[in-house]
Amino acid sequence: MNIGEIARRAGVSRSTVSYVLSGKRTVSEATRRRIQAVIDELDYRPNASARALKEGRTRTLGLVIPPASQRLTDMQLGFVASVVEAAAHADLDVLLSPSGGDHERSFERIVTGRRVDGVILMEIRMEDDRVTRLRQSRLPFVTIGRTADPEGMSWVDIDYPGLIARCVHHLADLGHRHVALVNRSAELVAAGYGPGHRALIGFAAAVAERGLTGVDVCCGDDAAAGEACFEQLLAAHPRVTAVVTVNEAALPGIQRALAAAGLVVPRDFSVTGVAARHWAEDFRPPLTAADVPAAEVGAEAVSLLLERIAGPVMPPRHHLYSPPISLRSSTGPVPQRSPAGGPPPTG
Amino acid sequence: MNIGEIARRAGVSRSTVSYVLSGKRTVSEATRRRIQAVIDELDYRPNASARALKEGRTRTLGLVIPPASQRLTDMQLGFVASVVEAAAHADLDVLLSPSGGDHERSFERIVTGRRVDGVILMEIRMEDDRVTRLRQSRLPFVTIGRTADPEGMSWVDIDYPGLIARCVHHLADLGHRHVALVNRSAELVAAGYGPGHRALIGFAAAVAERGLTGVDVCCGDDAAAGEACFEQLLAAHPRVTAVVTVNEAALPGIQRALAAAGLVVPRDFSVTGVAARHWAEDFRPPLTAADVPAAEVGAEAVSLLLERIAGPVMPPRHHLYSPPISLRSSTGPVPQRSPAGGPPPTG
DNA sequence: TTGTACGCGTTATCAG
DNA sequence: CTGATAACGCGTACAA
Repeated sequence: MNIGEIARRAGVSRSTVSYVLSGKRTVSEATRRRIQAVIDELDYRPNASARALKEGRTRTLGLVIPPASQRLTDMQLGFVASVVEAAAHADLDVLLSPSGGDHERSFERIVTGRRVDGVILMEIRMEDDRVTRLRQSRLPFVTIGRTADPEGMSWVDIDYPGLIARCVHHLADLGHRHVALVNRSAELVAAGYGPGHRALIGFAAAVAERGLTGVDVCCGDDAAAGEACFEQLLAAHPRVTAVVTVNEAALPGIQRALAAAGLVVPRDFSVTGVAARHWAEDFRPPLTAADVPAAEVGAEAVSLLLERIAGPVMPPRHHLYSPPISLRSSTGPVPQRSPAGGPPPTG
Repeated sequence: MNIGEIARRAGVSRSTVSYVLSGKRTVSEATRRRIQAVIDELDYRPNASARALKEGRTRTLGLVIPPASQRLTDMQLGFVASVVEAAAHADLDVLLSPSGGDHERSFERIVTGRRVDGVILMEIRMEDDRVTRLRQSRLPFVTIGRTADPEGMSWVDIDYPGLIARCVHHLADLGHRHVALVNRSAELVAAGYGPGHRALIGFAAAVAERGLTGVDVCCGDDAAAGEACFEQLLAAHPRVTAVVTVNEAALPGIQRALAAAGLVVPRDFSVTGVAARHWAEDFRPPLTAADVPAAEVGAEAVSLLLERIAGPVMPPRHHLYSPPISLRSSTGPVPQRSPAGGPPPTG
């Protein structure tokens, strides 16, 4: 079924049908109705490829996701979901491309094959060659996360250093002197993955500023890793009375390790950090944390991308999210005696 | 950059370039090399729209997912991930379409606009009008899950009734006489969502077969719902000594409710069901459960779809997965005394 | 309102 | 066997 067939059945030319479809020229009410009737009857819709070829745009956005092999975190899933939602809202489709792993071909198809009007990139590293690749192409793109030098690009990101600093200050205000950071996996941090890297920077800075003792550990993105890593932490650093985490998936494991050690939150130990609300609310007691606004981040990424696509006239923009820390009940004043039963921590 | 430009720079005709690209005709080594050099230098790749228009296929698969508003479950996410992975492996891209919600336009674009060569549908209901819609189009499709009457279509599904029955028999063999089913949300079950519907059927049948007392409850897909629903269950049915669940996301909540009631698993209470391995292993003690092979299901869906796309010659096929129940340690013999401290359950 | 050129790659057909 | 020409897939939009 194509536009010619519709035209034939309605007894008009193809262009007239096209104008009815697009409304870019007025068509007499009578013929418009006749054509529309045929269209409705046959449930005709223009061939997307032909339209894309002619118009020079595909009405499709590319979304580059981490390879499926590594299970996506809830936060990443939240980004994907909200990007898809926002795109659908603008009548755009989303083409998925797993990158990393052994799927470079998929990424190349997207970038060079003019399959999409623009690209949203996730899981950005401080030095990211997909970004380099995209910069040298003329394809509009937006990153969720940012590289070490994000000048001249559009991006959205979470202000990890700022949030982590706020968490540390909050703990310091409560009297904690020995605090820990539970970061993402060692591989991610080593690879220069933005949140992991910047969380560490922010933590170190805030700890120094307040004259605290800080210890940071890397931890896989799951409960089992969280439990193992937290057990070790408690054993190796008995003076630590509070933890800041950017690893939401480790929270259930942290919870178990605390319970196993007989530590009651927040009486004996304080926990805070950055996590999607859902994780924070599932913690017992509910976690005092900065809630990551995944839905807004994804929607804003789409919005910035549409801006880029619309025209390279406007300069690139960015949006750094710094959500407030929701005070729930997982932080409290430093315990009088060190949780491990040792001497009270001395300033 | 288009094929004409490449041809011009290489001093040949467009067709020759095309033949070099596709290899569908032999081209003399000299010209082939010259053309390839230009292609490499300019990093040329054919315009996907033009190629799709000419070839009549898009090298793209459509994946219809539940709307983002309702957070995808881990299992759904697993399907999406493995579908994307398998598609990338076959050099195919995946176009996402959130359906349900208010996104019918997205679904219609996919189906009618010839944007994809085939469609994979998730979250199938017993009566599903997207399936009806797809059946009457000539677009190849495969469902993950199946309708009440799946004759003549290709599908993959998990054998919920069979798995649930096995779980119930396992519990009955251990002496349990009063068992419960924790199903998916009331809305899903009411809407005829396959797994919810069939789990209930299978449960009822197995309970009847073994002469047990069964109670089933619906439960939202999250920890909080699981906790609330399980508290109620324990209060309302104190004689229940074991539970079968198809709601993996409720497991952490079930765990908490059990702990709050002072019940030790498996000494006082047995827990089993169907869940992704990841949920089962995070349960304490590790859950005796049928592990959903999400990765295989997704890959098989792609494989069946490619078969359909290749030609309507072969009859539709399906694959019903019935993974074995991994015996971990969350089930045990029925306790001597009812967990609530009442009289021992009498046969 | 209609005729037609165009966007771009593919391939059947023709010439050498 | 090698290379070139031209028609085609389908929708859009300018010129008539």
